[in-house]
Amino acid sequence: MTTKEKRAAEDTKQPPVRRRDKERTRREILEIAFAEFAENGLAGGNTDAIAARANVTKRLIFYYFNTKEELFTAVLEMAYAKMRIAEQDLHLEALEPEAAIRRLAEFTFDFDQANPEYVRLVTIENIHRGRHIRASKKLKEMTRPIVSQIAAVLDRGVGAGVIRPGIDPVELHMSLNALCFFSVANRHTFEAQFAADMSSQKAKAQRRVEIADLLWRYVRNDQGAAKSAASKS
Amino acid sequence: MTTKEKRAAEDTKQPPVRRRDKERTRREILEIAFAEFAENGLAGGNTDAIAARANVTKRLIFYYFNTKEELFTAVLEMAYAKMRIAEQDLHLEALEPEAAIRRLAEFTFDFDQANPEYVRLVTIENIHRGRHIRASKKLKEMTRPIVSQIAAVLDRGVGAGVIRPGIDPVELHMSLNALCFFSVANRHTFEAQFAADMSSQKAKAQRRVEIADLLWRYVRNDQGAAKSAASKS
DNA sequence: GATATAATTATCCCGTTGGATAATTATAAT
DNA sequence: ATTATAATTATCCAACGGGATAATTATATC
Repeated sequence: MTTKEKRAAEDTKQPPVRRRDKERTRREILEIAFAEFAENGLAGGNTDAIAARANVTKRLIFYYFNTKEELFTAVLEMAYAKMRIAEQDLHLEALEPEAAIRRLAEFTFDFDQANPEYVRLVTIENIHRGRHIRASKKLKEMTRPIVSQIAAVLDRGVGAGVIRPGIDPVELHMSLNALCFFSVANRHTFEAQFAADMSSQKAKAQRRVEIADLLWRYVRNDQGAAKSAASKS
Repeated sequence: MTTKEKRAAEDTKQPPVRRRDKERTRREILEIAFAEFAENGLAGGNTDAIAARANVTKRLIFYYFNTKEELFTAVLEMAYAKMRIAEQDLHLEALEPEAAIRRLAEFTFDFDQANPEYVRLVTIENIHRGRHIRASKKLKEMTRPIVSQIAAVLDRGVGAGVIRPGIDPVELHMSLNALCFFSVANRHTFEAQFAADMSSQKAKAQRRVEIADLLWRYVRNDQGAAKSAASKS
């Protein structure tokens, strides 16, 4: 019976369910640590809690990651890698310039909304003045192809005469990120101060198009006859 | 000699230099606590350190503020009050709509740049999901007249036909804050990822006009002949 | 089946830190 | 001057938490 179940489980996964699995253990610790740090920050993040939630002894954390700081760095590396992968689903090449810009804006907005823990983690790293991201060789080598994607869209748009020349893709990316990031990161204080709604589905949907609009109005060429689709409520 | 100096000191301040001064002690603790929390966060902020830097016994902190959390809340209240006061120097009434919008943008940008500790504190409060700002009666009652100032500018601009109708002043304030806040709050990770410069005087000056531009392009009326001064490098 | 290796556990440790207890003393009111 | 009040200090404490030591055991290799 027990043996039967065991065998069944073993059949599912090719390498028989090993109690000792370096990769799996590492990954599970990382996953839990991500949640823990995103929730409570670096100082607030508790290694005892991580160990408990990951079903490992605390010692294992230090066995694999040496110190809490290094664990945090590893978490950051994982988070950024995931984001990088997500950005690859973003295909702007096939779209008209305006559609591409709007797609870009909505994609970024959706990503931040869907991954508040990521937003929190980045925020926390900034509180620490980016010292982990700066110290991580892996993170420094990790390129973010999204900027070249943006650059390509801008170039195409300028060529077609619908986007004005001289826009720096990094600056554009920064503006977009600022707008989307803020909607998640600063939600609580902003809502409290201005009795604004940034949490309901309706408010988010509105904000989403608002940001796309903002971005498009910023890049579009208004010299001569700018035939734009930017009209809404 | 000593008496002389003492007397001199007493002459300077009307109420003779009191060793026991409720108000002064409270204020000094708050000031140091502000720096400490902005630097190290709520969990990372150390009451021993605050006591030492403020030249008081730790007990005094709890005597006046009961708990660390309440001290943090008091710090928040002070910070927001200061910001509110700063906003009163912003006189948009006398300016043409476009000038007013640009002034607003630059003022906000400058404030965040000049007060990174404030930016950090707000960030930290958001990491804690705004639970202190929400719990503070004082903060809930503290209005932020800046929104009505913005609303007034928008109204005037719409009346003059230079600003398009339908813009929500709170949304505009949010967008502007997002852009300015990000430039300070997310500087470290953004610089690390995109090898961008957000710290040099030159980069800041550029970003400042860029944001003003962005905002103006967003609100200006482009129906009919929009005579705008929005041209730059 | 014996052995070596490395993944994992059980336990302990000690510096840190919010906060509590109780004594002290400057100041204002009488 | 005396007294009452309240601001301030001196000490202590117990829980927490990062990390270290050493023992254990599953697994791969021979």
